Amino acid sequence: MAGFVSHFTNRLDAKGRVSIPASFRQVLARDGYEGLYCIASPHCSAVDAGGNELLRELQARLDAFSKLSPDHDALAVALFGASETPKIDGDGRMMISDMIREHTGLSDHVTFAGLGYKFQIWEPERFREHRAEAAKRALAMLSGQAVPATQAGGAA
Amino acid sequence: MAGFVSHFTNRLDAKGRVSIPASFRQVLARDGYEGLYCIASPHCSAVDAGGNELLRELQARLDAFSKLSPDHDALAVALFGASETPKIDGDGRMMISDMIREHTGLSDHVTFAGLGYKFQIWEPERFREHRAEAAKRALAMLSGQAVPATQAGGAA
DNA sequence: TGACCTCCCATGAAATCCCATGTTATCCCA
DNA sequence: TGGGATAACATGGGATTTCATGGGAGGTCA
Repeated sequence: MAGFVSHFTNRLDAKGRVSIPASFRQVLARDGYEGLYCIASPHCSAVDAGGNELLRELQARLDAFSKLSPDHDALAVALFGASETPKIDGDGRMMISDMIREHTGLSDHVTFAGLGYKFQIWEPERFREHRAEAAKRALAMLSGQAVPATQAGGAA
Repeated sequence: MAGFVSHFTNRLDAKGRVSIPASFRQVLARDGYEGLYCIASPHCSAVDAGGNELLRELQARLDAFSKLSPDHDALAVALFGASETPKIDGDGRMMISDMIREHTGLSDHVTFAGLGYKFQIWEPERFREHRAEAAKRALAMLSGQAVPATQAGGAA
């Protein structure tokens, strides 16, 4: 399977659960990670989610610093402090925590967007805007004009 | 499992006990260490805690110096002198010692922050400030340093 | 004897498990 | 190729378990 592809919007139920799209669950199962690794994206109001492959990427960044050093601690707090590992229940659903709710601003519907090696959790309307913006940028990039990334808040 | 991840704030009861977050207890159990190893952090007002993996890191520090050397002794005193090994009771709680109380400044609530191979014990308000600071630093660190070999935009 | 620590049980809230249902996509056979 | 049978999936809700927390009883050490 080609990683996390396409996007889906599911309903958040009264207990705070959402179904993870079946195709995403298959990718996770294949990756071998039981459960889910989630981390608030520093660039946008989405939460990155995935399995071992996402975890490996973060780990690689941490490994650049010596353990017990202040730098390592700071980075670890920033990364793991903004992370969670929700369980996936027998029906393929996850709980939406307060952290996810606050960071994404979502309320009753959740959009899952595949990014290949990981996927993102969005509030549906914000995702629509984000996607439109990303499409513009992609077009510019593909036609050769690089669009400089805005470092802070903006849609990327 | 991904080590100690996320952060939790629990209440300190009248007897000076706090529940260690269940997910942290699972990591400790998996690590095979009975109880907990705690050491005052030298660079912030938190206490580092963990099991064998943390202990191994500290040991590695010591091993850099020849035993019998004054440096080794000095480091050993500094490390082990600032350490404790609290027990974990049948309900997954630990006692907060005076050393922890004084070093962290905590009173009635305790924040546990995961850092992967270890976790930290904080006074909740101080942790919030520390985390905000760490997030800023992390952004600078990640954008400044070359990130080792994860194919950023591409692979599926 | 009194302060302190362990071990044990009670409780309410929240998370998890398990089963039911409607809807949509997929399959199979004429 | 049409259309009914079947399977997959998202969703709802009740039952059960886990978890954090409070407090009591017995033990120990000075």
